Amino acid sequence: MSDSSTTSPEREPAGGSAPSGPAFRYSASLAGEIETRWQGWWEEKGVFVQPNPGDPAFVALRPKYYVLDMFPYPSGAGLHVGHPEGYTATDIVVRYKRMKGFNVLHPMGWDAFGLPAEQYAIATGVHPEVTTRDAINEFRRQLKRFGFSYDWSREFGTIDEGYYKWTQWIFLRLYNSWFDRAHDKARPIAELVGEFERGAREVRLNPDAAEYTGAGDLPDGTPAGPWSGLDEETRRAIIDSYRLAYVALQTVNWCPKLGTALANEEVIDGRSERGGFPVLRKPLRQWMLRITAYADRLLADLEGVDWPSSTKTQQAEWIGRGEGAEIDFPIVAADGAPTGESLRVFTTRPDTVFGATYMVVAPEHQLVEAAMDDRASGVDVERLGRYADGARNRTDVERQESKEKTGVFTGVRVQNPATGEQIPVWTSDYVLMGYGTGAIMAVPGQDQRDWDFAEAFDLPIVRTVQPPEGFEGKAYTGEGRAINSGFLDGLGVAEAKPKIIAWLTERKLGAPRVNYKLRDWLFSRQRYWGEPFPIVYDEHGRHHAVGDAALPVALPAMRDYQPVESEEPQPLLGKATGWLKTTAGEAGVSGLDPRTPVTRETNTMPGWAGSCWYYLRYCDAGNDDRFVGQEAERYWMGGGGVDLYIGGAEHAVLHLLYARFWHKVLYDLGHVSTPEPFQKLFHQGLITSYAYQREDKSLVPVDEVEARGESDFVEVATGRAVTQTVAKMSKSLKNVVNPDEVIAAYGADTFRLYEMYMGPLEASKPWNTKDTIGLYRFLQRAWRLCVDEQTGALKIAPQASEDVERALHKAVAKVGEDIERLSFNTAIAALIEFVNASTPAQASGGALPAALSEDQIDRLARVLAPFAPHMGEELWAKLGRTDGAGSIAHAAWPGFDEAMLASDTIEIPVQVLGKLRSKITAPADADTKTLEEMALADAKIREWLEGKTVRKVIVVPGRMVNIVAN
RNA sequence: GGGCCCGUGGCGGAACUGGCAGACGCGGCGGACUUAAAAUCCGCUUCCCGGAAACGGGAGUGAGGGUUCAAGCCCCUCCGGGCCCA
Repeated sequence: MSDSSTTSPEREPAGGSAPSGPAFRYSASLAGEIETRWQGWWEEKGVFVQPNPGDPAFVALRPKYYVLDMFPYPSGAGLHVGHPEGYTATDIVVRYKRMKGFNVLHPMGWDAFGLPAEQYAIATGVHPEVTTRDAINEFRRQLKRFGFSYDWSREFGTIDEGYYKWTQWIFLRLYNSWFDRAHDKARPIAELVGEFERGAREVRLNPDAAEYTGAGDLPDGTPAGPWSGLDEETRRAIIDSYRLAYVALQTVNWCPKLGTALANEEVIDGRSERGGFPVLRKPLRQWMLRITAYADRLLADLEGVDWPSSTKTQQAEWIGRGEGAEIDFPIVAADGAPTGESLRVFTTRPDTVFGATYMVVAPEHQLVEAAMDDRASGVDVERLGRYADGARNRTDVERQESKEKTGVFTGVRVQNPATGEQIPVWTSDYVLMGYGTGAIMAVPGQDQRDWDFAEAFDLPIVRTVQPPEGFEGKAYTGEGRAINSGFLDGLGVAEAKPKIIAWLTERKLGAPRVNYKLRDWLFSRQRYWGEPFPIVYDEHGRHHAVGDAALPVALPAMRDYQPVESEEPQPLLGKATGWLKTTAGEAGVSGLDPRTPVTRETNTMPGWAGSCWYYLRYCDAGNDDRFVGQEAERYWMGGGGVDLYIGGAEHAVLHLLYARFWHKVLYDLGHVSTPEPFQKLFHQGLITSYAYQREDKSLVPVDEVEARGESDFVEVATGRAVTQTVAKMSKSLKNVVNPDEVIAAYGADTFRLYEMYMGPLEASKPWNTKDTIGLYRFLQRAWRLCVDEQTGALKIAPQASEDVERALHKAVAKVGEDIERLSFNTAIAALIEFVNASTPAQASGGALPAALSEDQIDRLARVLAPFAPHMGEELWAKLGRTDGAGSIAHAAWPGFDEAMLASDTIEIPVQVLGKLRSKITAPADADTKTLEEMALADAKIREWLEGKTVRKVIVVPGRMVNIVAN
């Protein structure tokens, strides 16, 4: 430790920086000077570098606390005021926990692969790496200017080769694993093969891989005989059907003009949102991740995490577990004789099977194709074909949205197993291939979509659940007694379900079945700016894993990112010819002759890949040998994972679900120590902005509005009155706030305080720049309370006043409590109250006398430090406490004395019939009897009670007295 | 259409477990300092009635109803707004 005077950059009283006023008034320029000086010192001294277990400076005795921010996507626009909201909140918690004696992990990095950078590159020809690195540098500069206490030594971007090397490594773990139903966990593929070889497992295609289509001639689910008797191709097909990362044909939205597949949200009325080009539905070979294997665990483990209930609900609904039954409807020939084949459906309402008056299959269903081959049925084959083709080219969302029901009769008839009646099979695009079996039994009496369809095509409707009296709707989906349902009649829904399932199971017409809405994760993108797959193909088109030792498969530098306009999808990486073709030896593929020519996978991973495990990498960001060191992972992720994770609610489903899925796979394979990654999750609210609304509800840009009086606003151009409202910040409304400007005007400490003071962290709230002045004034008052504005020296009172001491204990208690429950607005209010209360009355223009003792200034600096760290550090330095690397950030959080919180006497409100009538001053510990006597003796109360009889007196000691009298 | 959340002064919000509604900040009004302005400081500021004032009385947390000695908080119905799903 060295002498403070030489190592602390505390400013010598030089003065002269402020344009007017005292040299050491807390002005924007003084704040800026203090802030940048300490930021430089923190960085130079490595104040926020947190050692890992095993490092010399690591203190093993301390408990750990891992606080994570959702890392930002660095866009060229820089930070907006929404970013620092969550980051300030976590920084307050982190600084508080550090002072409470925790080892704190608080890292930051960059979610840097993604579409915007690539599209910018297409438009400008500038390489995404260049624009992304620039954006990262700008983001980092801005974040440092806020004084956030990140351990920047752990920083990385998802685009760093040293990071995505391990993203690829994790992909290979998925590729080389399968899900063992019996043990409900992932295991290495080698163990599966071992079981096949030993005869310990029946050799056949993965029965859970219903979507699997690459199995050649092997019929689904048929045992293939002993492993030793199988040829190489068959073995491959079987193994591939088990992998957690597998290739399958998936229908995607293909835009030939843009040369890329589009997400459903990017397609509007069959055209691309960007450019308005036609979009086709096209089956493509895609990498898929078998997240469906984890559906049950992803659902069940939500129980154990401390997350907002709305987020848990959204995840549960996304997984969409539905209990019901699979039912087989026997297909009958034209003469009514059974053909031996049947149509299988999944339903969550098997109890309504007596009301199934027709069937509907998705246009992609194989039954439609079969029906078109069967000319004998007399159905209009041309029309059927046209309908199926048309439906294929619409997205699932469009198909479900359309109000008008369309459809065609397939000519096929089946028998309702419950009623024995023959019912027609239709095809319609409101039934999706992706859910259940791609076929439904239509029960118009109990399903509104079925009802609409039945009305449109004049199909019979039978109610099988008795609607309540006075029910005027069409389909009735609620609870009720079964009717028209044979042996089920009279039963409620809950009783009817198991009964019909048992009945169907017994007759081998169906079976109980759990179904999920969750689909496997489509993991391929035809883009450039993403992680390459560690996969190559041989000349037969068979995929092979790149060996771990050959990772990373680096993204090749390219000059040309223009998409290839084509009917056939051609991923951009196909243009990197030098990279594309290689040999098995160079690619590190084992099991092939090293000279074998191979072609690299040209798809890239989706934007979600990098964010699926970044929280693990922070634990040990510099590790070149493992994705995360075992000791570091156990320490930081111990006790249930990340201790506090703050980020936007827009990631409630996808990011959080995908990350949980990868985490569970890594857990099953023994690479991480907890089943869940994030113990406590919190969503910060959206920061909105004021906007102005015309009478017709259209919005007017902020700069076209003028204030007339307190709350009257007028559109300048028309002179018409507009009303103030709240809207998302947007360029078009010109109501975007740039944090740099606010910092320039008031300093980072004021910015931090204002954003935390706006309201509850979880609430969305409007930014109002003129409110920032209040927090600036607060800092000025706090500063003036402690520092002489003329000399910059501390003003130290020779002895502490009792009142100030009590107020300080109260503030310390309240601030600590409020930080623990993330209630920062009230914590700041408590700080303001303390400063106001302890500031002596000041004659105008006169200097403020010293009011706080040295020790009180010290404690004030420490409780202020998490919120306004620069001022905290400056005061601490003036006290001579900051020295060496001994920042206030590592000072102990001040304690408080419970006895100092309560005063000896308190005011107790006295009510008569619930209305406040008087107040009595009583000892704080006065008991019920004393308070009752005092209240009844009070002069005002006696007046109120005149002529009345006291019926009852309710006393809550320390709180209030209520007298019931009439 | 379904689910979740929210309606408190001119504005942002506080009231944590049913116990003094409006903490704290902005804005506004009045005053001090100043040649003046800004900045700063002091006081007042939910609304209505009475009062010169001190103060007293009444109403009041989107609307209506209920439970309770007591409701911003719990229950029911409705209205308005937001978010998510469809």
